[in-house]
Amino acid sequence: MPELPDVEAVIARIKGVRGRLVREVEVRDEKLPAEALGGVADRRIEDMGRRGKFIVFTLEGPLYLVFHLRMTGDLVYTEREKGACPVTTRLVLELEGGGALLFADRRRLGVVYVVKSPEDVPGFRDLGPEPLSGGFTLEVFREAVKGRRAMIKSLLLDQSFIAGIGNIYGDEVLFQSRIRPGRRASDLSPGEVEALYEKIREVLREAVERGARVRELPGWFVRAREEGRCPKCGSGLEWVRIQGRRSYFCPRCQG
DNA sequence: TTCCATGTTCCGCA
DNA sequence: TTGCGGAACATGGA
Repeated sequence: MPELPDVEAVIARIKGVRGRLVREVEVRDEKLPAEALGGVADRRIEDMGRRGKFIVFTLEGPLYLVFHLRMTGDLVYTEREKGACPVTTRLVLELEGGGALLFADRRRLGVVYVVKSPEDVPGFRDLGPEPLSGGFTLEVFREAVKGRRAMIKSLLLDQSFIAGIGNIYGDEVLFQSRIRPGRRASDLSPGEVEALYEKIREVLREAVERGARVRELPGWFVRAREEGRCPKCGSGLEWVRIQGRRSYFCPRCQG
């Protein structure tokens, strides 16, 4: 689920809960903060939004309900009776007037916070710029890259460097920019930095517009990755391990 | 059985 | 300060 476009898609799917009153909270996983979550009951959901990969619900108070879906988390709005929700459901917010918001998460790595300010959520304050915001300009990006000797893929995965990119979209933007994941940020030419900036915006914007269903699109690297061949030249893809995860690239198209 | 996975944090070491 | 590797978290699939 969980990179910027996926999180946007989740929010779009559950937009019907905006303005609804939470009638009852059912915590089904002892890992979750049951007591704090109890405080969500009888509050109206005033707004919901995204910051990085976090989903932030603004409740009356104000009180904030913040989710991070990690690897396998998902939020689902359902009209069904609560007995019918998926077995991986960890949390149920029953809404007044029927229906419920479910937090399902097969691997149970996702996290939930109930806080007086989103800044109280670990890592939230340190988030880097939103790549699709107006404030994220080429100049801002150039400045951020300047003097960084880490591998560029490492930086793209670093949420304090830029918010919302993960392993899949990191590989996607590097492929589209024709830059290998293991290149040192400080070794990129001004032209490469600009190309990368443009592709970050373009790829994420397009993925958001398409509801994050990028795997359905021919020519996208994320899909080629599964097939093992470059969508442009047909070369066999290679990978290197960066930050403990595989970074795939085309040895011919990415220099 | 072993490895791997769209994520993050924390720790130790250079 | 920066960068990196490894472990931990938890579960299922290949």
